[in-house]
Amino acid sequence: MEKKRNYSKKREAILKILRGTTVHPSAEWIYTKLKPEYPDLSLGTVYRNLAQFKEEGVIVSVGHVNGQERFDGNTAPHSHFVCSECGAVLDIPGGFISRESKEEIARRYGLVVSSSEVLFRGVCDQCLQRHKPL
Amino acid sequence: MEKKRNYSKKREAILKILRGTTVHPSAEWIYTKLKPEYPDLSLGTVYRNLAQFKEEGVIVSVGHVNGQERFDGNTAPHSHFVCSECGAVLDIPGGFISRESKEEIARRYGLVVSSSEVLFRGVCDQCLQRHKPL
DNA sequence: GCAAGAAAGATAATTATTATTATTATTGAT
DNA sequence: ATCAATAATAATAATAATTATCTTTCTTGC
Repeated sequence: MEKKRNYSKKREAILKILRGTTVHPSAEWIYTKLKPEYPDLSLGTVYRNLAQFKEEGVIVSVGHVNGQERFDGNTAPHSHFVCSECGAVLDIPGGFISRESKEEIARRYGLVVSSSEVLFRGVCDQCLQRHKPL
Repeated sequence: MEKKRNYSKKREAILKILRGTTVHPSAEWIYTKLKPEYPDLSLGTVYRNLAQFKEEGVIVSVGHVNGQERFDGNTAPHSHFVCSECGAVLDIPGGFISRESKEEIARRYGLVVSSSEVLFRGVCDQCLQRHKPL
């Protein structure tokens, strides 16, 4: 009987779930989502791997919502919308900031711009629905 | 001998310091900055007032840097640059996102956009200097 | 001046995140 | 295959930022 290999399986699972979802999850969300399939998963592993992925640039942070950091496995240029009511983070196509703008800023202020992000805030469609039920 | 009034003096001081600085301070920064002049100031008061100001929309959050939330007393439309090395937050003039873009997004996705913000990341001029000393 | 309400101080409690330590898995050489 | 060295993980303790609580102190209107 062959012993099931375990090594880095979890690491891969964390990355896979980040790439397969559009909810821009928190560490805890990933943990509870993965826990059933990996009963011996620990929250520290999720945090540790998220930190590494972020460091390596394979995932990106979307910022904090309700006190916890949210991540995005999609590193292609796009923007985000945060619902101030339910905390949902939605993708908005379009980077909005041109390379020229970034270069201009870098030149003018004598600094190096490595990335830019655009964040919209407001109330999402679902929360709007909920307000006017009929 | 007249008793020094104390009431809301601190609240005003917190707002004043937020409006008078360009460092986009954290709660702790404000606290240590104000402590000498207000020796009986407590950190809780800073947090409480920041939360209120944010709620009222008189200040705005710039997001978390190195684990702590940073605030901006300038609510006029402009953008920010965060140095990933020293954590400095700099103002960048320009809102970058037009009203039309926001309306377009609101229409297309059926949501309400109340604000937008642009964040640049990179290395600031001072940190660049430090790298090549001569 | 005094009662009612608001703000603040002090401190305890939460909560997200990070560090530590012991265990287990993996790899590569023998 | 075995064994030493390395790396990842689980479990848990520790930090650090933020929030809540509770008592005291101001303030305001009568």
